[in-house]
Amino acid sequence: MSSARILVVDDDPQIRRVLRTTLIAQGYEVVDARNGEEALERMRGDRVDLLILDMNMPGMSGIETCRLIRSSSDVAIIMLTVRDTEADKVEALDAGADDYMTKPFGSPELLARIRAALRRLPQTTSGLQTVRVGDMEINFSTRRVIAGTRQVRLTPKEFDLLQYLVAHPNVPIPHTKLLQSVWGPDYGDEVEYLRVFINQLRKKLEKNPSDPKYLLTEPWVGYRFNLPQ
Amino acid sequence: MSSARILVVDDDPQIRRVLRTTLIAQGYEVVDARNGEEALERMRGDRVDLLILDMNMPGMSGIETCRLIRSSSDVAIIMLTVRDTEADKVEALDAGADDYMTKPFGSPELLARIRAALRRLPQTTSGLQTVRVGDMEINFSTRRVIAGTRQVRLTPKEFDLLQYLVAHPNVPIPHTKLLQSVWGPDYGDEVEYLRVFINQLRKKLEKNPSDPKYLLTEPWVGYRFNLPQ
DNA sequence: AGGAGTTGCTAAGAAGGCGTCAAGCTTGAA
DNA sequence: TTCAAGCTTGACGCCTTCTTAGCAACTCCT
Repeated sequence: MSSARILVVDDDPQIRRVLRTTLIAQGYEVVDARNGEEALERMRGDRVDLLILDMNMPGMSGIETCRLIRSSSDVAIIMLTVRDTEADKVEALDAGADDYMTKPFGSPELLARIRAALRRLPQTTSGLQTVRVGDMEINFSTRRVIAGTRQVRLTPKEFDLLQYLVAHPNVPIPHTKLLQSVWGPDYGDEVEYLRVFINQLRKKLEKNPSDPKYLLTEPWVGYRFNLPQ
Repeated sequence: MSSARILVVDDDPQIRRVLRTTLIAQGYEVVDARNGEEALERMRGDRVDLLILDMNMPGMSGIETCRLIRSSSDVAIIMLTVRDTEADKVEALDAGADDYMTKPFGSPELLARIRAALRRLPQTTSGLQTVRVGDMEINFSTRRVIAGTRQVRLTPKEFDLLQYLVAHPNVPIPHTKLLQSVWGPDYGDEVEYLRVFINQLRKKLEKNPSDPKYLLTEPWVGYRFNLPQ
């Protein structure tokens, strides 16, 4: 399960560096941009769950950037500024920002505001909920998978197994590891379970179950989820 | 579409009065409470879209109140305090508040933060008096439902359950979430309740209770309210 | 080539989720 | 105090899912 992606937008390289290390230490994925134009570009390319946006930047202002992004996205936005006037705050919030912080600020507060903002994200936009893999779309909240064009309903164990494999793509996972992760720490020898369930998953997910594209056998080791580049 | 309802919780009658007039002037509906206990009671009775919650109150603290309400509701919460320490802010935000303001504050900023918080609310809950779904008409203020041609009387729990499901249409709601939202934060394992009440709702609302159109089971997950189209 | 171990596949029995009903219990109004 | 409405609890049957067993196909080793 991947973590939230945060886009940091600030023209000051030192602030970008500090934020990056702070956020990565918390387990977030971090992308950054030096100005509004770069930010828009990043938004088009990558999935982004939250934006930390400096108000005062050369070129397109933070407010403009915010308004533009908000007009086409539900991403969470926290604005930063050195100025602490009420008019600024009102302007930022009305431009679509979810929150507003004045520099300097302590990282505990920033992190708390980030947690609060991410909590509010609609489930559909937050990248935590669905993952696209090849021609499959895996939805973690409904525990359903769209394989090719059709909806597939997986049983709890089937889904847990798939989820674990997808979380570690292109790496052979030993039988024991899979069993312990999906069935619990007391399991590890019951390789029969894996044979049955991998078989079911292939029948439900693979176009040609006898020549699997994703759920590959690693003989004498375990199974591997193949993520085509 | 009626306006948003805001619940103001503060022990200081003067602050309640000031907030009330400010908010009403903006076209919001205002309810108030003097302490955490009263707030919980109001939340049970009325629809509330946003909570303005003082941190420092006699009896149950603002933080406790916030945590309790958040555990069973998606309402927007803005916390107020006279203290401006970082620890306080972090505590408030992690207790489930969406935003935090230190007194004294100007009303433009408060209003901007209210607009920002309301913008984030799921559209369905904010302000709708009645919802028409297929051949059903659900009235949230009278707590009555018209299914087909006839008035249906729902019990309090039945209505609460329906209301929560309708407020999150087309999304599977886990058993635990439903139980905590309808029965309270101490519930979560009592899946039998759901079986019984969903069954009752289907008998009262669905044309063909054994082949439901609206109240669908999401096997191994929970239930989903199906809003056609 | 033959045996031992591994994997793919199928199907039957066991376990558990869900729908349904009805009887006890609680609570508040008369 | 009594009564009725509504909530809680238990029982039962149906159905899905998990576990288990069996066999064929295959690989590795001698």
